[in-house]
Order: sequence, then C-alpha cells, then structure tokens
Amino acid sequence: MSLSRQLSPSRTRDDGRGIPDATVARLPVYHRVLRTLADEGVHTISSDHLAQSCGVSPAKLRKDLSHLGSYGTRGVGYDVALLSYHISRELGLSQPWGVVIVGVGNLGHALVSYRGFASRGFEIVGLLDSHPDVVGKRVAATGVDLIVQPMAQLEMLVRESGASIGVIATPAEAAQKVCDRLVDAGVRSILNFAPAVLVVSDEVEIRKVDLAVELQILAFHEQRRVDDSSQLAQVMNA
Amino acid sequence: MSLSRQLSPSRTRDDGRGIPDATVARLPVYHRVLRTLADEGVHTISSDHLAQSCGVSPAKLRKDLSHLGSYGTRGVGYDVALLSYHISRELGLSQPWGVVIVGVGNLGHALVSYRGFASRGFEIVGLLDSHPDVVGKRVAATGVDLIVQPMAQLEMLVRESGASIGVIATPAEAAQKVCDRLVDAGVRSILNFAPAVLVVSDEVEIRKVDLAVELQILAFHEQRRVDDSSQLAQVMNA
DNA sequence: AAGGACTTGTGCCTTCGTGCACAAAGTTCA
DNA sequence: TGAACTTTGTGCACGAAGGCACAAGTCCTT
Repeated sequence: MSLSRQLSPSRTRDDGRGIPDATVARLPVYHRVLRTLADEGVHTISSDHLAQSCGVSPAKLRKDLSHLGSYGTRGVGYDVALLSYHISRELGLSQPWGVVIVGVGNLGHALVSYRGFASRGFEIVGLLDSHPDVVGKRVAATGVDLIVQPMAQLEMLVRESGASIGVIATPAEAAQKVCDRLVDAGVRSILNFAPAVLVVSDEVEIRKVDLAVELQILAFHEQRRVDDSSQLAQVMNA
Repeated sequence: MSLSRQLSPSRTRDDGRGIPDATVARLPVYHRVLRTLADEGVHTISSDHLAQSCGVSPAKLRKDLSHLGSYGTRGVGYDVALLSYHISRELGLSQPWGVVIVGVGNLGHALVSYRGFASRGFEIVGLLDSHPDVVGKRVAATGVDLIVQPMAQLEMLVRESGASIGVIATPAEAAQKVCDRLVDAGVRSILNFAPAVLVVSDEVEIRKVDLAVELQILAFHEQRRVDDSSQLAQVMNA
C-alpha cells in the first residue's frame, strides 16, 4: 500500500513483511496465554499444548508463529519467554503507546479501570468528556489518577502527550465529530465503541466494537437452534 | 452439522439455509442503519447509497441481502421498512431474548445502561455478582430497575426467566467457572468480556470481546506505520 | 554411535469471502 | 408503445484462510 513498503523488501523475518490479518488478530491471545504460562513457571511448551490453551488448532498456531520466524525447536517446542518476547516485539508492545479516551460514561470508566492496559504498554494519557458534570472529576487509572478534561482540550492534549491511539466511548451522535477531531489532531488509530459507522480517510485505521452487534449474532444462531429443534419435534410427531 | 439441518432442505429462502458467517456479522449494521433511515423518513434506498452508509461495497451489500431473498426492486432500490423487517426477522430480533449479565462492575454497569438492547429485543432479566458490596444493589436498566443477585441464584434465575444468552463481565479468573455454571443451567449462547479462553462443548456458542486485543491489533498497525516512515526518512537521507 | 520418539515448519489442497461485470427487470419520458 | 436509463441479482474469477500430512530437525536411550 504505502510507498515505503514497496521500496524496502529488506526486513529480516517473514519475507517481504506480510503478516496476515487473521494471524495478527490471534497474536494477542497467544501473548496473553504465554505470559500466564511464564507466571506459572512453565519454560517450554509444545504447539499442541499451547494451541489447546489458546483455543485454536495446532496447525494454525504453528503457521501463525512461522510468520514471525523460526523461534521453536523441533522435537522440543517453544521457549515460553523467547516466544512471548518476539510476539510482543512484533505487536509493538515493547514501546509504550499513549491512549486518549473520549467519553467518560460507564463504558469509559470501565476502560480506565481495565487492568490489562498498563501491563501491555498502553498508557492512558488523557480523558475527555463534554458533560459539565463529568469534566474536572478525578478518575483512578492504573498508576496515576487522571482528571477529565473538557472537549476543548482535545487537540492540545493529543499534541502534547503525543497520543497515538484514540478511543471513542461517546454516544453514537457525537462519534463522527469526535473522530474527525482526533484525526485532525494527528491520531491515526481509533477504537470505536459507539454504534455508528465512521467515515475516515484511508490512512486512518478504525476498529469497532459493538455490543449490540455481538448479541445479535448470538441471537441469529440461537434462533437457528430453536428453529431446528422445533422442526425436529414436528418431524418426530409426524 | 446438527441432525435436523440435514433432514430439512425445505426452507423457503436461501436454498438449503446457509447464510455465510461474514454476512451474518454485517446484518446487524445494515439493520441499524435502516432503522435510522426509517426514522428520518426515508422510504426507499439504493444499494449504492445504503452501502456507503454502512461502510461496505455495494456489491458486497447486494450479495449479502440476496441471501435473505429478493426484497429489492430493480430500477428502484430497497424498501427501507420491508428490508429492515426481513433482516430483523432473520436475525431473530422479532422475538425477545432474555439476557443474564454476570459481573456488575464498571463494565457490567455499562452494559446495563446501554440503550441498544431493549430496542432490539434483548431484555436483561438478571444481574449477578459475587461481591457482597454489590449484591442487593438496585441498578437502573432500560425500562425496569434490577437488583443484583448473589451468585448462588444463578441456576434458579436462568431457569425461571428462561434466559437464553449469558454475558460474562467478571475478572478472568472467575470466567471459566461462571461459564460452566451458565451452560449447566441451560444457556447455549455466551458473550465473554473476560480476557480468558473458555472451553465449552460444541453445542455452546461463545463470542468474545477483548478490549486489550483490539488495542494490540491497532498497535501492530501503528508500529508498522512508524517503521515505514522512519525507513522512508532513512532512504531520503541517503 | 545409532536408532527411535517427538515436534516444528511448510507445501498442497480445499473452502470461504470478495470484487467485477453483466444480464434481467423495472421506471420514466417522449 | 418503445427506447433510454436505473438498479438489482448473480456467475465467475481471484485471493485469503484453514487443515492435512509429511519432511526436516532435535533429543533421548541404549
């Protein structure tokens, strides 16, 4: 896509540097499980065993890991610490990322108090909200406490903190405007919790988490299930 | 997979009844956008326009909708109300689904106060927590208030309410045990927010939402971006 | 030192998802 | 009525992802 990727086919691992998206999406899981294993004192693990702990097939796990390089030992398995290090390095977890959260309602609070951030190199560097009742409040994050800033501070906050990731936890109506301001301020990675489709330029990456969507997917399969069993009952009564 | 699907190739739409997973995952978005359009008084919309509002390509949208049947009119477009109805019907949104939420911390609170549930046929029928400070508290949901029940009530609550979907918003350590109890009580669809890999039997469907995973995926691409630009700078200095 | 047991890394094949392009069908206007 | 224009539905081709199976490499035992 970008200019520089075309003119530099020189990266060491994974010839030409293309890790499939599906693999990238699983690496964080492998990483988390490996750290848990390390805490438990496990030093070496086979792909079969690790795959089971991660809920994937062994073949898929091995193929995923092969994209990072050859960090396993045939006949033995993977060194937990080594593999964990290389995954975190590949994911960019070895350097800290500044995160700005916009919208400090219930969800925003939940995000701030989520313990999985700091340990993975994410640092919340700013909280923003538009509601006067919330602005100025002190919120306990992991490590330091933060004070909710008014929306007018957005651009300055992003610029001064050098934040690179923006999280949108506002109502749907406000999401697009917040998104535009984040992008204008220089943010190129956005995690959107608002149930709205955001339009951005190609250079910005957006990931979306929608609670209602997940529930509706579950409902679809649940309905299929009850349809099936009622049909089955009909057949058996016939 | 299941017995009944094999013996009933008689469903009307989508010969043999197989809607691709990728399509199912997008239907909720189409549905939400269509309802917004209906509220704005739009009666008819073309696939091009709807696709743009949903952030997908027109071809993909049309193919997705074709799995439900032919509900568009050539030369005109889709009737917003009709299409919205058929999608909601396919997703099982026309009948109410009972939802039990386990873990009423910050995230649990955010879920309860989320307004997107009731309007899509999801009704929160129970809140559970293990912490004595939380049990017994009244939490304002959409419509009715709910009182947080102790974990011991789980089985009874699921059975009496007939809840079909369970949401796990507990710490990771408790997730597997909660999951097992939900399944034992008869729940077959689970939405898991805890950062843990849950093992269940094949007949149970689990969907997972992991905030840290999403951030790490963003970090990966963000890192690739800065790698590229620093390499580009090197090339330009040479 | 050699053979057997074990485990990784990968080539091949199948399946799934996406995009293009066009025929079929409907509408509007003269 | 008929011709020009619009839009859906879909056949086809291509690329991404997943799974199988095995060669290559490592350790252990005798």
